[in-house]
Amino acid sequence: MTLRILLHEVRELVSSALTSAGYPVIEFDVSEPPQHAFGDLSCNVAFLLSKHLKKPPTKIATELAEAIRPRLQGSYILSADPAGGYINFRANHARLSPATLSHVLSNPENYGYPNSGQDMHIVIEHTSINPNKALHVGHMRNVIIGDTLYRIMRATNHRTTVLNYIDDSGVQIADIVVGFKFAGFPVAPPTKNQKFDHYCGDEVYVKINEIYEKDPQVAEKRKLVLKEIEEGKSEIARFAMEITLRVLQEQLKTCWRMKAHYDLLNFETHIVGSKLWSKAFELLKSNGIAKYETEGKNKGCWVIEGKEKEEEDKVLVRSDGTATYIAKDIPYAAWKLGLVEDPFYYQEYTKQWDGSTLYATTLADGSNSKSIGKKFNGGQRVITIIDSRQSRLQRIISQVLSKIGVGGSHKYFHLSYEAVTLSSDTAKEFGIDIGDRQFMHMSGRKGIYVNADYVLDALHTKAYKEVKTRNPDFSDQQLNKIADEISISAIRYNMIKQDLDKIITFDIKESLSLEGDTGPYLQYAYARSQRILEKSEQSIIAGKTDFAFDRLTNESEIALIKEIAKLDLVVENAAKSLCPKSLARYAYNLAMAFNLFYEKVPVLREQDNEVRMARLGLVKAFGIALKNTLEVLGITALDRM
RNA sequence: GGGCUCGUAGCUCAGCAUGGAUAGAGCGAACGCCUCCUAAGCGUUAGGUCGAGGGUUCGAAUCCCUCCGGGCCCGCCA
Repeated sequence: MTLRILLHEVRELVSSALTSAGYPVIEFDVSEPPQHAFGDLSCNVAFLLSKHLKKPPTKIATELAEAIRPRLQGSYILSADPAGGYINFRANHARLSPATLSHVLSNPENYGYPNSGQDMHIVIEHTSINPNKALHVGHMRNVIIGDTLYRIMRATNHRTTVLNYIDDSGVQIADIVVGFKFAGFPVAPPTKNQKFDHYCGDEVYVKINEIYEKDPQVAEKRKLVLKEIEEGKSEIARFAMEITLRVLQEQLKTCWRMKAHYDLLNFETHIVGSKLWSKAFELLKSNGIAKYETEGKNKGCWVIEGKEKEEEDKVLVRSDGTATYIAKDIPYAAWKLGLVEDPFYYQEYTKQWDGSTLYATTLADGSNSKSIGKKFNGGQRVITIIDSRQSRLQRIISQVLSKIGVGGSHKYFHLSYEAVTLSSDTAKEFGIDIGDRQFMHMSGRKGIYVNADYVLDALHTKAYKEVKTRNPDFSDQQLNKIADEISISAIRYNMIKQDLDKIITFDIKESLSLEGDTGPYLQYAYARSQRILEKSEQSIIAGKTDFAFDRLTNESEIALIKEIAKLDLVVENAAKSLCPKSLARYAYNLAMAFNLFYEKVPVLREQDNEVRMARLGLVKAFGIALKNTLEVLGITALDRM
């Protein structure tokens, strides 16, 4: 029994009342009213009808409520009352609460995870960071949005494949190779214990860009290196690949720290080498999408025509016959959707933090090839998580794919999100005064950004201290483990809680907060609930699913139960609307409902045995609901903190 | 110039898809609450012409139009 069933019941009641009262059956809304005093659920159908029928909504609501009342017998609804045009419903909590909580307690593993995905295959791409630097806070947003989405899809029983695109032949790689080969940077970081990705990004990449400005001769080397990388045979190319893989390994460590999961690494050189492009190009030509220009500024090029006059044509193939970057994106997207024959072989790349195997594309038909029986592409839905600067390009790709036929723009979806910028105070730490402005964009080239590992470390340090003051008896190992989980929860929640199309103004100090609307707040509510259970008659409640839940009549108890009952609807909606934020909001509301209950209602000190047991059952059910919610957010529920 | 996007309390943001009852949180500020299940908590107070104007509607933060302000994108670079 969850809110879903209650909503369905109210809808049925209203629908049948419409028929019996002689009204047309129209679409209407059933939702929670803004105030507790108005009841548990409320229906706006009378307003909608009054528009059609020119009849006062209050009158319609009264008639409908009268038609509904005789049907309430045996339902979970206690009363239906007209109020200012609404029909307000009161639930029979004495029946509803036991049904809800028993259901939760009997399904601790999968409560709240609906089957709405029906095993549909979803391909998600996220992270895809140039392998020449460490992750900064902007990349964290991408990783966390992507991984949360993957978890949402998994929780709604989708088949999921998570891709991470590795641009191993781009200019940014060439830049650091130039640094090592032509500007004298040692390949080993001079600072001890410095992660290789930090060294490449913070030192080599920033400094080589400074050198370019002063010395155009070094800048010239970049073209040479890029060419060698593309051709793939030379010593430089081998060296570039070695550097790429070393940086990638360090980047993955940071992603794994945040508990991100991947299934496959797609290397750009493999896409280029696979000749996928020529197949996709044929497809574009035969579908009339690619056009050869015989005059104008793009004379001699193959282009995709822009929409009407709004957009410029996009060049696909230059007049010298070489393909532009979009010639990598289009075939890759087509591969994701399964529109072209899969040219790749796959090999095990490494084991991940969660014990799963991460695969990588390869072009070599070795023993580890297709025999592994994995199919990574051919998603019924493909979601690509890239920041909003790429919206225009992603739209072109989406349009092109939908014209190829099998696709349709709804199948290829660009999940766009806004930038992470630095707050005025944080910019000051880089010695930059931004004046009246609210924020400042980060710059990898100039070294103005906050590294992901730095944030995680700072959070860890702070959390460690906090946990230690509360639990002085814990071992160092325990403290570190808990501090890890708290730091992950703080950053994951922080990056997910606000709308995707809102710029995050990252402030170091603020991001270190562990209070209020934060991840640790959620974990804290959980820890409190587990402590109650720990101190209770555990042997009696273990495995028990039926308590005298009808004895839970306190306002904060009812509110908590109602919140618990929403989970599966929230998860389903988050999947349907690709909205990870809604899950974070829910988690916060759920934790808040528990904290309120915790303040108002004693559990262990309750004298009435039956009531105390029922409350313990409620606390346990809450724990299950919150733990399952946190799991989808990638946050670990802690027993102690 | 064109396209996309944001604008709600001092600050950071929910609410807008599907219009509805007194616009909600957190941070910050002031003041309270641990002889009682973890105070990473809870409460009280202060703080709002929902960017501006117009329109649609019985009803607009929510839908439409115009304007203002911030941001991003518009290369035979990737």
